[in-house]
Amino acid sequence: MNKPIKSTDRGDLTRSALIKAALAEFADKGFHAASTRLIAQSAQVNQALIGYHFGSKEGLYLAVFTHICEQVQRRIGPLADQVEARLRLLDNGPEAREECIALLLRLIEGLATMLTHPQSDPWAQLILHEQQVPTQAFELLYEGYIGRFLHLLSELLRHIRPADAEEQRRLCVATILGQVLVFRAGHAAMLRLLGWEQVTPPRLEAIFRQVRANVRALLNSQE
Amino acid sequence: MNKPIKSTDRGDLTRSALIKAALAEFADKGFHAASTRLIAQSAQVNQALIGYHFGSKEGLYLAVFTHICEQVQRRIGPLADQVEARLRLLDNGPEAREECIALLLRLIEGLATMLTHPQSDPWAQLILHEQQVPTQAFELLYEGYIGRFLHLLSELLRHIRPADAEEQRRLCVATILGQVLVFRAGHAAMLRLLGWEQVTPPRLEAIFRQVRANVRALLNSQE
DNA sequence: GTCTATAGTCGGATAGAC
DNA sequence: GTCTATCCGACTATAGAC
Repeated sequence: MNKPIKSTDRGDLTRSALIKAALAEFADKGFHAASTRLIAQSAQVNQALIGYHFGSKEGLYLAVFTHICEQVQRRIGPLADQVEARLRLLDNGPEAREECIALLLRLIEGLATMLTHPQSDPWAQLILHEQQVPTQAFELLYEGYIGRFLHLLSELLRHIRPADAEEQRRLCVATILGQVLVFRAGHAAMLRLLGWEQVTPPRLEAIFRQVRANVRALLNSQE
Repeated sequence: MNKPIKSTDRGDLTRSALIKAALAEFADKGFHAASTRLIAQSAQVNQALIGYHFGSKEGLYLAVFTHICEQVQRRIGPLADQVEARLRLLDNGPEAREECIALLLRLIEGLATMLTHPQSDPWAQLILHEQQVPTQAFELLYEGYIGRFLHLLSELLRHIRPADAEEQRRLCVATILGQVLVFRAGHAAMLRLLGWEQVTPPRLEAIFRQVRANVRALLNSQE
């Protein structure tokens, strides 16, 4: 009756503690090498509870990806909602085109912010692995937010470059995405190239400037 | 005396068989989860020989990265040599600038060809992991070819955009690199976005066209 | 929902014969 | 340089008490 909406039952606490600990452990060592013993110990929870709550180690692995999707949605979800809403109202006029470019840049900058944030370290490790060797977890990611994000970028490009072929627009999405993804996928090499120890806010702003200039240049180039 | 230059001693055969098998196994499961028993079995070699030839599992892991560096050098080394030789002779004239752009595009296309080739599947897995959690193996990679490649691109950009600040040029290198790296780092997502099952030669050519157009546009943009 | 205890399996390393 | 045999530690999953 008076049960609060945000449930804090013991079981839920156990589940979330296990997911949080599992995220770090899976990211650090990979699925096979991660130890359910250490995960349970790190979560200060009994090891047998993994079987009870998630069925198996694999069930826990998938739960971690669902958690990642929730966290990512919390960060870029509202922005994606705005973009979707604007897209439904826009016509193809020249000022609409400018707005689409601005929206695309905001999405890309939101992504860059997320990718360079230390909190995404463990996420990146898991997601990059799924990109190379997709399992069921990749489906969770794609359904969860990757597909939506790519679709939004493609739709924006449809307004920005209506004359291009569909495949060309998608290749354009890929190359724009790559310009920020590189700071995650090639993390160690980029830090060394730039002589950085980490990505600070002013450095992130420098990345923004470069990407903005690049994207505007390539979107406005003639075929 | 008559010993051939290309040694095919039993020991060398054992070493290379182990490295080849270990590459696949480490890439597939990660360092911790890979099994020396399975590696030895796959190489049709006794498991105890890993300890004899490489000291330990970790020694074998590092040997795999040395092998990756050799293979990559075999593919882009000659091209890198050419670029280095030309760089030493170039002045800063306008036709030198055009040549530098052409050389940069050739390097990037060589990289894209390598990254989209199925043979680089296991390499990519290992290298991407080292980017996120660098170990001693990352040093091998950076000394082996990554550093040289990044340096070449930076030098080319110095000729192409001499007015830019050094950091800006390096950010530019990063974003250009990202445009091809994305097809490896975001492999599964890109294939789905493009509706491809794999990257065939004509599709690789389409990627080239997109990247060429992008790079020319952003290199020629005014600040 | 939580816990202890354990069964059953597989891991890396290595000693010592050849 | 190669092999067999083995030590010993770590792992997941689960049965069963509370």
